[in-house]
Amino acid sequence: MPPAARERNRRGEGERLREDIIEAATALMERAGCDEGLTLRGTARAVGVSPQAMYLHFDDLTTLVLAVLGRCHALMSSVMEAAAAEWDDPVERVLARGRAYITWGMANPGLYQVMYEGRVQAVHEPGEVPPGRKVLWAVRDDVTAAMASGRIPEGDAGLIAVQLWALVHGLVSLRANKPHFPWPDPLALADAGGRRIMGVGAGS
Amino acid sequence: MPPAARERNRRGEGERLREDIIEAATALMERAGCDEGLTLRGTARAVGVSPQAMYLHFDDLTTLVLAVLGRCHALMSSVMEAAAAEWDDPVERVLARGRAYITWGMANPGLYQVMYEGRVQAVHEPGEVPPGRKVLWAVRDDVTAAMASGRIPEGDAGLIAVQLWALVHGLVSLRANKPHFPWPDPLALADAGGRRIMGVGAGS
DNA sequence: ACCTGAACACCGTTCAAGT
DNA sequence: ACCTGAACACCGTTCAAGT
Repeated sequence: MPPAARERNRRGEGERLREDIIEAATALMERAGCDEGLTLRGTARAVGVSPQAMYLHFDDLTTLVLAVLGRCHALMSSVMEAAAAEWDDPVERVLARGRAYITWGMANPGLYQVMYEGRVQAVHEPGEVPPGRKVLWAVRDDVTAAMASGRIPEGDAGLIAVQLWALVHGLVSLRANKPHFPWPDPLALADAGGRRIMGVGAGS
Repeated sequence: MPPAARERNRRGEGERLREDIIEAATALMERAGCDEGLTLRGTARAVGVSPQAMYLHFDDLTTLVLAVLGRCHALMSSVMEAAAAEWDDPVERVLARGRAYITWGMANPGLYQVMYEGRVQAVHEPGEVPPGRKVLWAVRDDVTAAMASGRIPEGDAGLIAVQLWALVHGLVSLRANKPHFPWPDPLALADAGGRRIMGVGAGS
């Protein structure tokens, strides 16, 4: 098919092309299911512009991927925090975040793969705290609160938060990459595993 | 550099080229750290043969990757079972397999990525049980034995085995893909998480 | 039986040029 | 200020041919 020609932007409208590029790249990345799916030339075709025009807004393919990833991480984190906000009990807040993590990852397997399994690494300023880190800290704080109230046994809340992260990432990642395995319901699995890691119901 | 020319094989020595190709492909896959690192042409150059010669032994790039993956899965599984064989206690056998899994994954990040995060899916005959599945079953059986002896609380051993798999895969995968995060010792993390998931030390 | 030369359609990226 | 034409060195894959 001939590339849908795009009418030339006027002065000051260069920003619009940048937005269009990010949007098209996100769609391509999600559809293809991996960073392999995202090509500079393919994105240019989708936007209706020459491959070289990409370099007016992005230094290279990596920079474009980073722009897409920034949006994804912010979005995913906000979804997780929104899920946590519906509960008062710190244990339920932690489990709700885990379910939101898995739900988002399963709904966006292509983007998730680039976010958590791709070679493009998000780079942050020295003082900047990435959104994912904030969520991890929130989990750690909720675990600490649950310990303080005697809801779960004492332990190292930071280590538990990392174990919970590994569990949910492991479930999303394995499910996506080993589709032939007879997976049990990942949400139930994450809830059960999360409770076990936190020690919910373990004899005090 | 000029491709190191390889002397032509005699009749019946075509098998040797096949072996050389798989070996070179494994090295390239490990060095590059991802399937992206493995190119048909690059492997051909490393072996000292023309790109077209690859098609004498492999239908396409995917088939070559599958040949490498078959060896990797068999090797990793045998390492895990060897680690388990050093213990009598079923709980310790499970934890030993987890440590072996993580140790292998961290020692071979490039191969691990292709095995568990790549788009190339290993295909098995209807009746064939892949080596990784056998290890998972062995874990499930050890968990069952630990329950039967009262070492850990009762529960669904199959679900616990999957949770343990997700935990160790999650640790290896996240560690490889988020190198900027201040990771605690993954072996200690896997041991602690594994004990919690199995309910070791939980009040009976 | 074993392997290569030449070609095709892709890719990221660069440089000079056009409006 | 905004964008493209033409080119370079890569890639997987195919087809016809060489020893």
